[in-house]
Amino acid sequence: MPEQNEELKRAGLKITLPRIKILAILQNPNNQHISAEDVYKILLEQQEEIGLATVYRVLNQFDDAGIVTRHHFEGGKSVFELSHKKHHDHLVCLNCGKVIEFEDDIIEQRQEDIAKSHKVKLTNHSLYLYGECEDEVACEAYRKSQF
Amino acid sequence: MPEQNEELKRAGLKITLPRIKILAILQNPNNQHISAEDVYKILLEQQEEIGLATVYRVLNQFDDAGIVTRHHFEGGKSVFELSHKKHHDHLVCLNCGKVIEFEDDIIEQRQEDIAKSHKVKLTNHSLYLYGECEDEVACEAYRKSQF
DNA sequence: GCGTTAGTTGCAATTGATTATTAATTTCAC
DNA sequence: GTGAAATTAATAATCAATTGCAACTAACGC
Ligand SMILES: [Mn+2]
Ligand SMILES: [Mn+2]
Ligand SMILES: [Zn+2]
Ligand SMILES: [Zn+2]
Repeated sequence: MPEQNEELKRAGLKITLPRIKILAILQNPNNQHISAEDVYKILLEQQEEIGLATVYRVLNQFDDAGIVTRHHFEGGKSVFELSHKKHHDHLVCLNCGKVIEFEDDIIEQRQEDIAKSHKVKLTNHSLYLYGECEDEVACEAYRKSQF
Repeated sequence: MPEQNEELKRAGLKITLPRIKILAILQNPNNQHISAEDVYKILLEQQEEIGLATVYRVLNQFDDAGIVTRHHFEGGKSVFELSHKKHHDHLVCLNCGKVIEFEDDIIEQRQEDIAKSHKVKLTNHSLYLYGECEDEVACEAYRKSQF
């Protein structure tokens, strides 16, 4: 009856070892914005016998259930994050990979206005800012810490 | 000496038939925001014997040369557009696929401010708004026109 | 507890988009 | 015109992601 299990239950998903393990990985603060491949790598490190296909399947189910949100950062592969937080956008350093979350009411409002002015009902949006840390030392340190 | 050839020349690319044909397709106003696959389809219709791999290769060269800009709309595949216009962002109807270009100085400025406040030097960004045309009749008509 | 069954998993094969390889062809400066 | 260098077509390879399927198992009622 740990609360993770409640979360799975609410989503109509059976409580299985792969789902518990994957959810735990997503809940680790070090693993916000993580790719399916990287979830799989962590499972391997943990000696869990869980296939990559299962990781993709479970992440899709979590996405459908609203447990995670999928993002498409520059670089081809999807990354996932727990979606319990409120909406935010992302600023990514292209050197070290650090992801900074932000939220800006002015931008959000302008987006609504723009859609409305073009007679479109806005359903969602994606905004990613890319750049480089001004503090090169910290940037390099962070990059290395991500081995 | 047509001006398309000048464009290729400026980019340091030799004037070849595939590049001329592909550039011509991109210059057709009907083909803004076109995928590699769709460029290839048009070439097939034109009876050109140009391989899909060449289309990808040439589009990448055009991107490197700054002749085109690559976008990642929702749906996995890259789309390309001539980059002679000034910067703009995109509003896409998820029903009919229509792409509306817009530009908003307020959003652009906020993005700069946000990056700066997080001590990041902004290099680029991607902003896509997704929604549905309010005018359902026009939307459906447009969808059909894209067969 | 125990059986039923719908849901789940692992594995291998598959897809769809894109890139790499290589041998043949083409461009273009001389 | 010639030849070196760039480019191409064709094909194989890669990469992320998905799917088919037979074997397993969590959940529910008895
Ligand atoms: Mn986030
Ligand atoms: Mn555009
Ligand atoms: Zn950095
Ligand atoms: Zn529409």
